[in-house]
Formats: sequence, structure tokens, C-alpha cells
Amino acid sequence: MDTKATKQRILDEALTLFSEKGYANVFVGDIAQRVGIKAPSLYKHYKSKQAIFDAIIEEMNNRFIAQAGALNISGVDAGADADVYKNIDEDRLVKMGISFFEYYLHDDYTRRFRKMLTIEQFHDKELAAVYSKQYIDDPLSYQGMLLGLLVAQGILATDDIGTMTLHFYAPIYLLLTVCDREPDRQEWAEGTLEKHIRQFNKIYGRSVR
Amino acid sequence: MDTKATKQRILDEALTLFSEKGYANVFVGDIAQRVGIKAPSLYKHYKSKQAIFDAIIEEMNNRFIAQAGALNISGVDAGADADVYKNIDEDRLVKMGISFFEYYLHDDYTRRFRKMLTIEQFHDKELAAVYSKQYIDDPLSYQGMLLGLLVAQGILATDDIGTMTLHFYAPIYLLLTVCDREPDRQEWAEGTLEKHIRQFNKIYGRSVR
DNA sequence: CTTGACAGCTAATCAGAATTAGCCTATAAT
DNA sequence: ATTATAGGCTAATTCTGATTAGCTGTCAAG
Repeated sequence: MDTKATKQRILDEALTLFSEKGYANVFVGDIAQRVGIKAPSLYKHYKSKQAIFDAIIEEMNNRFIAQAGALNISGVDAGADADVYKNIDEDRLVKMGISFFEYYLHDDYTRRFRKMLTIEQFHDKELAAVYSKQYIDDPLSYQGMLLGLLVAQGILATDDIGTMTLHFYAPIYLLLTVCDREPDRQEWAEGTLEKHIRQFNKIYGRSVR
Repeated sequence: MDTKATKQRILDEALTLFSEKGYANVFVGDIAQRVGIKAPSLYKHYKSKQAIFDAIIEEMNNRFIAQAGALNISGVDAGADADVYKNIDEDRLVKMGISFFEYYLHDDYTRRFRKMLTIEQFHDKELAAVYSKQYIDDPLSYQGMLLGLLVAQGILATDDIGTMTLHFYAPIYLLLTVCDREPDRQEWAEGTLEKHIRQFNKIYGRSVR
């Protein structure tokens, strides 16, 4: 009974192709070939090419809901640890930023989905909203929460957590888009990222004002 | 003799459409219609749809070369003014960031071109490189130069101009992508931008270390 | 005046791609 | 054992959209 497997593989291969060429440049035959079946057979699983796309979007919604739960938990953990390890603040911060970056960069599903949305974001308002939510607003609010904890603990100082969070996240976002576009620059990005976070820590760290 | 005019209008209308729907979703008939001619007539001006796209890329190269000259001059000016107006440092910085942002956001040609590249950036390495150059590396190096002047004048302080520039530019870039995607958020972006720059100034301003 | 290139048009042509029709086999439930 | 269904296949079908052919009017150079 790998009917579900096939149905899933279609989504998977379609996502890969959509993320590389964009929806319009992918033919159902391409998807089918990758799955190992013929184009018409796809229609036993999905009503149309568009339905495949829609299913991908929906699947992602589910994943993100699940993932949000997971991240929240890890976020709370990070906060709980804080009191204990005050002496390794900077490294913790670096680690937080880098692990966020690496996760977004290397998690295959996340990466392909992000690239697909990048290509399709101007297609309609709904996709635009999904993009902004996933890659701008949610990260800002999530990391804002984490950084807020560090502020509450006196590890970081600012009177505007929102802007501070933007300062933390915007470079991460920028570097991520560079790596999506030019994987060759990953090493450069990682180095730049670490310098960014260390400087961020110097700037907002309690030591300075 | 508006043959040149027609040829130019084709590029212009094509750019508009490509920036909204992406190359693959635009039909030569659409472009022709906007120009006010029939599809086959386009071929009197360009060999193929691809040739239109290529011409757009090339035109942009020329514009950017011209523009680079212009920006450099204005950059030097900004530096020259600096000694005189030390008392309005923050406002100058805010103005610099905002005017950069507003220019990129509102200049019609720039905006359409950027959106088109956003959609097509994964198509091949060349386009990827163009994107990174135009919207990442060149802005960083240009603004790095300007900020470098302010550092040299003792208005800003840092031991890592590159990272400081990233801190200055990354939020601008992020907000720009939001506005391209959701023009409704422009007002929010402008407010956020100003807060960003004021905080940036507080952080890197000579007053603090 | 007339000729040639230009820029437009209509009517093909040609190819590529999504989708449908209709057939076949395995398998799981009755 | 029988049958219904799922999931695959090949061979249409149908559309869409880029490009080409071939005609025409205009206009500037001679």
C-alpha cells in the first residue's frame, strides 16, 4: 500500500521542481518522471497541476503549525537555561543565531518551500501574506520573545526590543537569501553571520549602557 | 519616427508584466497589446520573447553604470558636508537611510526590475549574480563607504565597518522586500525604518564608546 | 515618380503541455 | 470465487502560445 507514498512523493518532487524553476516552468510530465510514473497517472492522485501546488501549500501550513509548537518549547528551554550559564552569554547568542540560520538553510523542506514562495510571492496576495508571515513576522516575533527574555535577565539592554530584534534578524534574513541564491557563498555567509552576532552582543550586551 | 519609441515601449511594458507575473506567465500577445500592436509585429523589433528579456537585462546594466556614477558623486557630497553640519548627525543619517530606501522603493524602473529579478533569480547563475550584486554587494559597499566617512570623522565608532554596514543595510533590505510584496505595509515599513536608524545612531554614535 | 526598407497586419504553422478516454491488472473485501 | 477499486498505461484530444509567411501602406532618398 504505497498509494499514500506515491501521493506524498508527488508533492515532494513537485516541490523540488517548483523551487528550482517556478510553477509555470515545471511540466506535469517532469513531476511524473521523477516519481517514476507517467503524466496521466498523476491525475489519479490530484485533480490538476494547480491542485498539487495547493496541496503543497496546505501541507506546509500543517508542518508550520506543528513546528511552531516545537520551536516554542525549545525557546522556553533556552530561556530556562539562561540563569545558569550567564558566563557564556555571547556564545549562547551566537549559537542561537547560527542554529536558527543553519536550520532554515539546511532543512530541506523548509529551504525548498522558501525558494518556491520567493518565486511565486507576487502571484497573489495570499502567497505574499504567507511569505511575510513565515520569513518576516513570525521570526521577528519569535526571536523578539527570546531576546526579550535576555533583556529581562539583564543580559541585553535596550528600550526598544522590536528594533533590537530587527537588528538581530535582518542580517540573518539577508544572508539566508544570499545562500538560497548562491550556495557557493555559504561559507562567507556563516563567517559574516558570526561577526554580526558578536558585534550585536557587543552593542546590546549589558556591558555597554 | 517613433520606431525607437516603440522598441523602448516594448521593453517598458514587458518589464512591467515580467515584474508582476514572471517571464513564463507573460505572453508576447500581452506585451503587444499594451504597446498597442499585434503580437507578430513585435518580431520586427525583437527576435524572440527571450530577446526582449535579454534586452531588459542589458538596458539595466547600462542604467546601473550611469547611476553608479551619479551615486558616487552624491556620496562624495554627503561626505564633504559632514564637517559643517556635525550637529545634525542623526538627522543626516536618517535622511541618508530613508532617501536610499525611498529611492529604491519608488523609482519605478528600479522597483520593477528588482521584482522581476526576485522572480527569476533562480533561473540561472548569471541572474543570481546580478541580483546579489545589485541588491546586496553594491549597496553594502556603497553604504560602507559612506559610513566609513562618518567613522573617519569620528561621528560613528566601530572596529568593523563591514559588520556595521550590514547592521545599517540589512533592515533596509528586509523592509524593501516587504514593501515589494505588500505595498500596504509601506507606512509600517517607513516607521520601522526610522526607528531602526535612530537606534543605529544611538548604538554606533560616538556618544557611546 | 519610384523604390526600398520599415513597421504593421492577418492568416497560417508548429510545438509543447495539460488533461481526458478507455483499457488493464492486482488486490482486498464480500 | 467474484467483484469493485485503485492506480498504472497508451493513445487521443484540445488548447495555448510562440513564431513564420506573406501582404500592405508609408515615407524618405534618389
